[in-house]
Amino acid sequence: MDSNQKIRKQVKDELTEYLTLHKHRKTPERFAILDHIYSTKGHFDMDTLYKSMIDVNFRVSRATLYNTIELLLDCGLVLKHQFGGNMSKYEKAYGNDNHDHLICTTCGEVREAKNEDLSIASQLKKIKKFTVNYYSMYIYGTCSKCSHAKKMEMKQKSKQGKN
Amino acid sequence: MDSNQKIRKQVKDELTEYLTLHKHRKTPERFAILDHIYSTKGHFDMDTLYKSMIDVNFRVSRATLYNTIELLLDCGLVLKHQFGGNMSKYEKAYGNDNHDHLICTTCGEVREAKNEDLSIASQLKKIKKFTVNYYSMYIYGTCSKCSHAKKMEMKQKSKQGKN
DNA sequence: ATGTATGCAAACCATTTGCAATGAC
DNA sequence: GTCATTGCAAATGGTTTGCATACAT
Repeated sequence: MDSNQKIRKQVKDELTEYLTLHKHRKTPERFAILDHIYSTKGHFDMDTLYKSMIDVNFRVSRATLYNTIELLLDCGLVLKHQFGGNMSKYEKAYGNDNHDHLICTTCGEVREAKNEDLSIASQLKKIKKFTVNYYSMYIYGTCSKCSHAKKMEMKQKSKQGKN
Repeated sequence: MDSNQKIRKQVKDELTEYLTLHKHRKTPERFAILDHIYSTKGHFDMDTLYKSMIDVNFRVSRATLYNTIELLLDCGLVLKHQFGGNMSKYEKAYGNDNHDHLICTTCGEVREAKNEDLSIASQLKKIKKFTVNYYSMYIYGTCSKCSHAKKMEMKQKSKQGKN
């Protein structure tokens, strides 16, 4: 709890600094959106974010949400993912452990998996002519639920084939 | 050249097997699209694929292209990427070295980087309750061209600030 | 002959854009 | 007071869908 408070203050300061440096305005919407993102857990999409802000009686337009997310991506406070569905998913950049994403190509569910592979960091350093901001590891496959469902389906089909 | 011929035959056979197994029809379109994909290099998007097939006088509709790509994704012959632009990119799954993707968040350019990190494979084996098909490593950052452009821009801004 | 796959055009929907009104500076 | 930012509504564009036709089986 306490550490979350600390992070929310840190990111607010970082946003302030970024806005000052880039001569952008410090609007209440920008800080409210950032804080809202950092007070919730896990992935979110625009629709979820929009509705959850309305829920706490903070009126924002979708346009502003998109504008602000763009800003937050720019200053590295938020990460964007496109796992394969129709809409983009986002997550906060700080206060998250480094993790891979397990994406089930059947049901679309995204699970996080801890990643303690330190050799990746050393690999990144070897990259030339490119300034690395962050990386994402997407692992595609089938979750246990869907694996099971597929097996059942195949059994059905092979039965029909015998008729 | 020769190895490419071999791969094209292999993937054709694999598609045939897949279609038979799943009781789908072996239409000329499906084989033509697969072969077309495997006779070109690097990433492609739907529009590029569509136009390049028209160019070689093979008439397909966009709808069929989308249907077929879905099929090829299903049987693992093609990989799909959403790097952050508006449209999805694809690449063939076989005959490509294992590589990471360096994505410039400024200009959107995607560069491939060789990846010989064998520890990743052993990491994947540790994942429970999930059947891994493939993985993609996306490394976001700024390419040297855009880094340079940004520096220039910052200089401009700080000059203006002094007026 | 049967029903799946194709092609076309219309529909969809997340995201972007244009513009008037607001408010940070 | 000025001009960036907001909010609304309309536009955009990649992708999906509905349906008549073609063709693999």
